[in-house]
Amino acid sequence: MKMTPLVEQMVRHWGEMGARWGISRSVAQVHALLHFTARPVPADEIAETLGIARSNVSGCLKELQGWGVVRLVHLPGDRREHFESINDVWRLFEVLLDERKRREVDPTLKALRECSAQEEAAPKDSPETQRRLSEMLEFFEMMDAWYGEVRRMPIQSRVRLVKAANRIRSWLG
Amino acid sequence: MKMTPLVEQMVRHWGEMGARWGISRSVAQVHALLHFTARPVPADEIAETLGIARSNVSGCLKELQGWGVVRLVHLPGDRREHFESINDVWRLFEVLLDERKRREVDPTLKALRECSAQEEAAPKDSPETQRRLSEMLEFFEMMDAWYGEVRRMPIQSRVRLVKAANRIRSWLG
DNA sequence: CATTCTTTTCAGTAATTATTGAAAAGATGA
DNA sequence: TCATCTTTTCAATAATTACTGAAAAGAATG
Repeated sequence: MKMTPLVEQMVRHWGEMGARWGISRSVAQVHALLHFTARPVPADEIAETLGIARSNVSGCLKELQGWGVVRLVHLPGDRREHFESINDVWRLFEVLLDERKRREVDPTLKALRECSAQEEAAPKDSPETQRRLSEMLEFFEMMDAWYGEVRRMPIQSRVRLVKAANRIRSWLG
Repeated sequence: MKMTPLVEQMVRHWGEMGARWGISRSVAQVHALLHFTARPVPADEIAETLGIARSNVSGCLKELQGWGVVRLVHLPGDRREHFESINDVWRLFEVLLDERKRREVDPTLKALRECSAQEEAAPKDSPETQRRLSEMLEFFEMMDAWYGEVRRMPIQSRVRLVKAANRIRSWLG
């Protein structure tokens, strides 16, 4: 399949960005291809279009399906499995943020809680070290609670929340 | 220098997390050591304590200073440069978020704008592809504007904003 | 300004992570 | 059940990134 210039640019860009997002180049490229092509594509066509190994595509698709941002569809008259990207950009970034929080924030919160409990049971550090630990824990607890709140809002409310940033600003004083 | 169990745990944890944050293990460990030790430490002592090369510590400190989360101080009667972590956790994560936005969001916003302009000048893609491009651009524009708003608030307002999440939830309906 | 202590640079090496391709496993239809 | 098409697994290899250590450069002291 020949990509249009737009799709090609997006594939290239997401591939580069993927590295910075902790997503492998191939996974990011496969996602970009599916998302901007906006129709179901079979795995071998993805491999051919992106010039990467068929087996690699297979792994990328597993990962993207695992995250729930790509789904498998069957097209009548074709034995092969086709794949398409979900078309909701809010849902897409929700998945990415959830994943990041799970990998980056949750383990740290756990570690901070454990350390804090230990320190409380038997203080062994300077007051300033203790203060920094509890400040750090408090920060993570606050962010965790906030994310939980926002996460529970329906998408519509989140859109309003984001769009209303300037109003909130004056409202908070 | 012998680390207390608390500092040791934090150093180990931040080292592991660093990888997921796109920060090298050493940089993250040096930061954890300075932050939780909470007093100025000279580079050679950092190297010895963490068991990493002196030259590596030098590079890590350059990076941390470049981000503004570690600063150089001189202690009377000691020729060596000492380093300490800034003690404001909000400022610390502000720096990390700014850095992430700069590396991950800004280039994508730029690419999306360029693609969008090209497509507008000479449409070459399916209506659905065009729709996905503009939806993606709109999303990034919205987030960019929102981040700018929040970023401009004084820290105090941000704390209130985060703490008021549940109130905002009902306020938005 | 020479000695000594300290920091930085950088080429080489190590460690990690991503990708390939061949072979095995799984599925479909005659 | 066999032949064929498709997907997955996994050991080998490639690419990337992080780290070291020796040597050079820079600073402070007498």
